[in-house]
Amino acid sequence: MTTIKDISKVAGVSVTTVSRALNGYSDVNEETRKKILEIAKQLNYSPNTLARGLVMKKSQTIGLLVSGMNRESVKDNLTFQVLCGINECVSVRNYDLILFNTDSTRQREKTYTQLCRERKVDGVIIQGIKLDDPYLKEVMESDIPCVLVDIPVETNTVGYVTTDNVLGAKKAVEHLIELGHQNIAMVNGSNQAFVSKQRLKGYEIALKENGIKVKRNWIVDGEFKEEMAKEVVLSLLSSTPEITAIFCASDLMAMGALKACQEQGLVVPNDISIIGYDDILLASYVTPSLTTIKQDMFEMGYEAADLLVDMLEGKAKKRHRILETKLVQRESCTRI
Amino acid sequence: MTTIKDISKVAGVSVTTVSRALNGYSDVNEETRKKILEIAKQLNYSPNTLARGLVMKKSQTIGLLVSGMNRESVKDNLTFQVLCGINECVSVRNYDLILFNTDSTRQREKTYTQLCRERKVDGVIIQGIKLDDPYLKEVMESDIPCVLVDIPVETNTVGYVTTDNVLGAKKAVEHLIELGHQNIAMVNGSNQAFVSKQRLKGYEIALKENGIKVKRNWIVDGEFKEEMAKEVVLSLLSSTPEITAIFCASDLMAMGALKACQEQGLVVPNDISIIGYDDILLASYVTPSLTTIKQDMFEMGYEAADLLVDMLEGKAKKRHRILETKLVQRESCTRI
DNA sequence: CACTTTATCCGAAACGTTTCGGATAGTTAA
DNA sequence: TTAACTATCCGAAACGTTTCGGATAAAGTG
Repeated sequence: MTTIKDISKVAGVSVTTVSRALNGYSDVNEETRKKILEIAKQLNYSPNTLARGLVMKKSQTIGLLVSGMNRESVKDNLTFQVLCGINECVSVRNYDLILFNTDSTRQREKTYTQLCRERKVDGVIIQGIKLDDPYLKEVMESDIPCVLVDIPVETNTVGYVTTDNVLGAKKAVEHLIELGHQNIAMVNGSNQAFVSKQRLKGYEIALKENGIKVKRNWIVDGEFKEEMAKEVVLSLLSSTPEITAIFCASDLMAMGALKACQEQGLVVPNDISIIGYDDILLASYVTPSLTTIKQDMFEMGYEAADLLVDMLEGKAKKRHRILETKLVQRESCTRI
Repeated sequence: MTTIKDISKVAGVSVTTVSRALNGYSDVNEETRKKILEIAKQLNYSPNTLARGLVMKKSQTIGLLVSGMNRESVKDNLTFQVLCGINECVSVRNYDLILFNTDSTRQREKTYTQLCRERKVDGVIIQGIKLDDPYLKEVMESDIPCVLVDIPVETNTVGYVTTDNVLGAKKAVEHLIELGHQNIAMVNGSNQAFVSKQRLKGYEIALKENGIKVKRNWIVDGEFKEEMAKEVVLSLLSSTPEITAIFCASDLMAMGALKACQEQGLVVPNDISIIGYDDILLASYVTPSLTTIKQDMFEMGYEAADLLVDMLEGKAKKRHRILETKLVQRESCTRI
């Protein structure tokens, strides 16, 4: 546990000089600097980030608030992909990552601001937060730099990265329409999620632009869960058999819909077309494989981190980034 | 940013008393304690963990070294599951998690000990490290408390959690033997991974105990990759068509094997049986679904964290934990 | 009454950095 | 020659805690 002080003793200079030498200041002689560097290496010195953080009031760490890291969320590893992206960027830009779990009640005892201030994180990335989460309000009022994944809130200190969910949903529904479908239902996710509202909007726009009437009772809530989606689709199918296509706001729900159809003896895509959203790993493995709207969650994470660091270093021109989505055609949709 | 000092001023006591009041020491009057607590709440105080860590020489954080958080590793989310388990336990036991990425060359500039000491982590969990990784040697020599996932190294300060990989592999192969197979090949993973050695051992034991000769050239290396496994199985099949079953050391490789068979016009399981290892999510979604050896990675992570915290708090009786594996029968194996 | 206890409190040092405001000696410009 | 620079260094304060070793006064003990 050698400190700057140890080095200063060996080198016969003050701690000030050691500090300045190590940090590349110009007011230290090249020879002394070399000597100090050598001694530091020899003594196997590594700086104490706690002490440094204490005086500098920053810690080179980014806080990561994730929900959906529980046992159940293993099926769609969107969360993991985002995390990988963040991690990648963060280590490139020389920050460290500290993980907060917002699912745990334990951590819920602390407010958002407390959480951040205690650990002196320089900035925060938030992923998977719901619109009605009290944390969100705090985020907007706080002055801690923050980037939200998939929630478009922008203030002086908070930015976001997202895909254009309206456009994405529109693409999906337009694809169905191009295939000749007119009776298109939608399985949406929890409407406490921002993306749900957006995808619904895209669905409605696509229909309207093509002169198709939106029917309220054809829009059902699958809560982003496979099981739930299966149930609602089951009752949807029995009440309105004229439906020929279903747009699902997530692949997981699309898989639920798939099961519902199979249970009803309908074959996908011949009897009914299903299109999903996300392009999760499973999408290409289920039978029939899912046609879907792909979003690159790894990139989403990467961009989120990149944006945050830009903001921290004062070189962010704008505080949001919008990524592209892409239609991926597989086997679950067909022309009628 | 209220500090303990601010509180002391308002309360008219010394910082010592505030500190001791907040930390529940007995030598402070209940009334003053109450007053202090109230003021603290009112001033919205939260302690500075940096300052605390500096003087206490510990930080209530656990370092997490993971490899396999890159773009490619999205398919098997074993890593993610472990991470979820760790996260869950860690937040229950009131620690925070700091993430180090060992893939990045950036972080590789620092030694393991540097990484840990700089951040003053109390302990470390390491996941996905290879046997020939220089970090591993450092871990064993260092005095930083550490728990390894799936590498059985035990010293005064390091422990591990793993499954019995020999037994797991043995179960798999025995299952094949029970189904009447005698000509059983093995696709192993990189032999720089500890689990590979173990699973190979289990394979050999199972064969020997049943009087079947182990053939060296029936054991091939798929490097834990789907593509690679496909290739080696392809050449295996053409050179030794008498093989009736393949034991793969991971589900991902089993999927590669599956593809290889299909490409050769063999139908699984009728022409050839395939058994995997891990029970990843995809295992139940591929066709035919994979019979495999399940290990509960969430629990693995949870136990790793639990063990580490036990060690940190001096209440670990033993420094290793062994988890169970389970045979999961699906469609990829059949009796001959 | 002269002590020992007990209940409360506090001052100051310590943790390992960074940085502000000089200090010193040699060099340059006028 | 003298004033102004320049290059190089350093002392000390500051960051926000914890904790050791007392200090004070009231209460108990014989």
